Amino acid sequence: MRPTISDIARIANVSKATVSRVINHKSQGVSTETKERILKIIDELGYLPNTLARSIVVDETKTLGLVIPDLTNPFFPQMVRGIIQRASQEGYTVFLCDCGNDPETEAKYVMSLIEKRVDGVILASSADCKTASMDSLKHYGVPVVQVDRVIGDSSASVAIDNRKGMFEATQRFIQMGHRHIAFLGGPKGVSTTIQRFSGYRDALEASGIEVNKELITYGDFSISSGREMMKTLISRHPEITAVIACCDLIAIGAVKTLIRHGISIPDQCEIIGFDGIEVSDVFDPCISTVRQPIDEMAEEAVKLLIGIVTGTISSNRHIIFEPTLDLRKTTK
Amino acid sequence: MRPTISDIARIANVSKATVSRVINHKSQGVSTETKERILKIIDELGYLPNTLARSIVVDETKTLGLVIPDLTNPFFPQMVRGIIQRASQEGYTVFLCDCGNDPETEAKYVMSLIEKRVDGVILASSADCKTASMDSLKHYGVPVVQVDRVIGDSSASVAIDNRKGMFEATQRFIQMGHRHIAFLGGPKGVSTTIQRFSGYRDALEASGIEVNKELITYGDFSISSGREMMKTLISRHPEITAVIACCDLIAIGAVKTLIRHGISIPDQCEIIGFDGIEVSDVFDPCISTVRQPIDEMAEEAVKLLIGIVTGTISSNRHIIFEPTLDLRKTTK
DNA sequence: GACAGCAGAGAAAACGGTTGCTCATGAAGA
DNA sequence: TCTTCATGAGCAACCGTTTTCTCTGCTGTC
Repeated sequence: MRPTISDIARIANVSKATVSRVINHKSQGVSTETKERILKIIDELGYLPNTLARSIVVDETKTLGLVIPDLTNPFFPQMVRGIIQRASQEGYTVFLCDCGNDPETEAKYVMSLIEKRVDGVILASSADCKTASMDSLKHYGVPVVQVDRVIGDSSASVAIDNRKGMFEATQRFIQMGHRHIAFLGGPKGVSTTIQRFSGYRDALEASGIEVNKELITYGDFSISSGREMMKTLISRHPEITAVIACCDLIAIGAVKTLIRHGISIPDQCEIIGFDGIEVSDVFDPCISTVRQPIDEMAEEAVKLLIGIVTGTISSNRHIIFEPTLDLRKTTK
Repeated sequence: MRPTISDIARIANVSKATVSRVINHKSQGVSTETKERILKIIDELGYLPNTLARSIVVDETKTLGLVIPDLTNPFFPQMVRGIIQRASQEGYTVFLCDCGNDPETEAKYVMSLIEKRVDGVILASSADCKTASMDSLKHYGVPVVQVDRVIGDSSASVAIDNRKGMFEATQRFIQMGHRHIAFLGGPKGVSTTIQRFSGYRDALEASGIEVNKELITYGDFSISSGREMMKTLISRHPEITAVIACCDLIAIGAVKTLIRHGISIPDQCEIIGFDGIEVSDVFDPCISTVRQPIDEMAEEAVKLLIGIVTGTISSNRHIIFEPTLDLRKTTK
């Protein structure tokens, strides 16, 4: 059996209160010698305070929940890594939940996080416009910052300027003379898809180019989806000479399809992805992309959440990062 | 303030004990009508039992720790995903720790997991032969299963037959007539590197081919490392016609270097990686690889750990999976 | 010499649950 | 009618902490 604070107290011939003070570095009111004595015993017995018992009284678990749609998209591991790292620096441990893109699973996970009394949650929702998770979190008063995908504006959030990123990418294509620019979207309802689409649309409209619905498709954030979307699009609309993809994976899938169809990149067709994940560097040809500063965003999300938890930041602050257009081998 | 069990009891005009019985489905000893009444109140108030308080008395947190070296290598996200999914099915939530390949960070993480009273830990250690983490876990009696990388045999483990996988890969090269086969290793001390190397060595020796130290290098499990290792090797030993890489990322890096040197693959040089991660499918050319059944391994690791936690499985069971040689575009 | 003030430490009440034990009640069996 | 027993429910102790309040001496000041 692991020793408890009472054991330490008994052996050191002091009260639990004194031991507690020593443990928590609130040593005012404890003489140096008793302190030393207690520390020695703690060390000898390998005593570890029971954080559960502690949490229950101080009403704080030093634990965060991180809820993401899908670890399979390399964007998220990178984000997760940054978040965990920063959280740990701040003394927090994080529960990771991978929802497999399913909003119901997400809702279940969130409930279990609330039951586990996490101090806060970082959420990249799998849901579209409305989400049971956000309702639960709000109802139980759990601090939350939405990341990447943002639903409503009632919670804090950290995101990229999706519209601007896609606007610039599309604008670039227009400047290069393209007139038939395809849009390969993620899931239709997801906020990132919607915002990125609006950048695409706005750029076209700003140049007086008609938005052709025929060139717009939706799928999900995966290579195979990119493949499929590109396949149907290119067979029906061989006039396409440029492609805006909603993420790098989609772009990779699209490139593969194009190459298979004997279309050379970037000569006959240019393509720009989104995210700037590592695979997009490695893939041949190197994917041109709208890059997100993933690490900084991760860091900022944690700082923001902890700020909210500790009450130093208001709970509806929105942080928007600037995307950078990174042109490589799939553009001229 | 969230309602507590006492609130429910007071409102329902029963004792805490009765409410507790209802919550825990130990309804023998509770009449149907009081049960219904209590459930109704619980529902109306949105009462959620405080799992911390519960854990402290039943001495069980329904929480697992998952410690990995680096989420950046796509092998791990896939593993993590499988583990989280399965754990969740079994009613467990998991703390994820990414150690950034640093054994000291790992040791810290493990200590904090122990403090948080996880029921068990799944560990893919960043360390070489000895690890502070394992010592701590053992000392505090926390059930653990090592996964992927296995140090010592004192704990349960789930792993692939590394030696066999590399033996077969090397054997294949030998059969194809190669005599100058390079070995691109991961970190020198890591168990997977060591075991995979022994497969390579044994295959050579079994065929009476001299093991040439000049063709053996070590680095880490990354694309850039693969690049570097291949670069130095190929400049010194242009006679190399086949390469055994310790993981797919290394293989990808190596392929990139070879292509840059104008060496065609697989015609002038064949290469086989290890793991069978998704990028290796996507990369062009598609990497031939020794495939691990990652999802099954993840599942098995969780089942094993929970078995140990609940006492139905002995704590030193070792599970070894069979690798499959998946030959694609980097081999003839 | 009286007294204020402070440092060091303990007692005990929380925190929100679980659980062993006891007890009252009413039905069944002799 | 009396005993037995099962059922439904409460009491209170306990899990391992923190924290407020109180108490005891001792030091320093006037």
